[in-house]
Amino acid sequence: MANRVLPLDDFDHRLLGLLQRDASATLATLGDAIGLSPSAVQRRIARYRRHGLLRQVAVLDPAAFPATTLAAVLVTMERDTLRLHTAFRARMRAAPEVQQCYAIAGEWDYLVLLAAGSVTHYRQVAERLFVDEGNVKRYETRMVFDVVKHGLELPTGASPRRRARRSGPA
Amino acid sequence: MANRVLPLDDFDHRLLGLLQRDASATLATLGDAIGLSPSAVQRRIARYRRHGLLRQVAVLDPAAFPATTLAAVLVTMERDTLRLHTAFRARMRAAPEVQQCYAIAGEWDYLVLLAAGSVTHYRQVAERLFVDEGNVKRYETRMVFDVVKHGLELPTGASPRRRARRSGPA
DNA sequence: TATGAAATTCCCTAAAC
DNA sequence: GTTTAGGGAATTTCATA
Repeated sequence: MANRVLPLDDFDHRLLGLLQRDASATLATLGDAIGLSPSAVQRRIARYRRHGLLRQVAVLDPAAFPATTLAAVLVTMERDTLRLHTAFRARMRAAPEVQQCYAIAGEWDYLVLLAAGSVTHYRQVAERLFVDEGNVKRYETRMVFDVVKHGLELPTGASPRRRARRSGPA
Repeated sequence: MANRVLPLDDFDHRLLGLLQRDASATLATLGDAIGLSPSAVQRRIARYRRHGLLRQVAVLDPAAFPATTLAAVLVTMERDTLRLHTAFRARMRAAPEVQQCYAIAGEWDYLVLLAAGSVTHYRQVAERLFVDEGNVKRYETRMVFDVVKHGLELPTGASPRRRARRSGPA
């Protein structure tokens, strides 16, 4: 279903930028913002969806859920076999407490962001995900004290205004 | 505008769980899933919005943007003054390339997730955010090789099915 | 106070151009 | 790509427990 790169023009870039910030805007509003008719906007968004480029979700304000325990976990695997890594990744994707999981460069193999309902809940989850399944060599938990910024926006190429070119003064 | 804790019942928990996964579902669909009329669902969602509890966004598939460079950056500040930290946080919130920023426990002060359009772009941003402003003592970049999981879901208390109580067998 | 059902309005969607 | 027409969904109103 998810196809190859799917060519995107400047309208797409700006539209995706807007949608990443507010997906509840109407097609007319979006169209006005980028200079396109509502229908054209609708057709483009439908195409994004068809290609699996977007999904619409609600993002909750963490501050509104004081009990929520967030943690960043650095993980190193026992051995570097594809089999082990595949299993680990599947486990991460399956666990509802795992918000994000990244394979990273350097001394650690993975960075995992966990969201649990309490510190107790976090410990149970970490035990289950990183200890019980004997694939993890070592993991370090960094508890999150404060969420300074919270989002998943990707640079689309031209989000808010045209990116300035670094040359002489205009 | 964002108020105090705003009491949430079990309908809310389940509704928020659904919305976090798919905010494009119709009110009727959501209502069927949790056993409430479309009107009731609509009122509750309106209340969430009014209290700043949620925002609806489109999440892009990082795999569809091969040029995108993701990086996890660990940061330690020069000195532990409130003034410095406040300035740093404001900078993180203002920078469009900063997806997320967390204050964390341990040897590092912050974990920053950056999304740039290219490696070159990343280096420019890191230079600007962590070097030019002389508040950062040290920072380490962990480039992201692969996005295993991608989301911001918080546990609401009863998302898909009732969370099982850890006691004897049923 | 919050619900469900009905009425209204608005928006999304699918044409035709 | 835009304009038009139709169906559907979001929103408001209202009676009610």
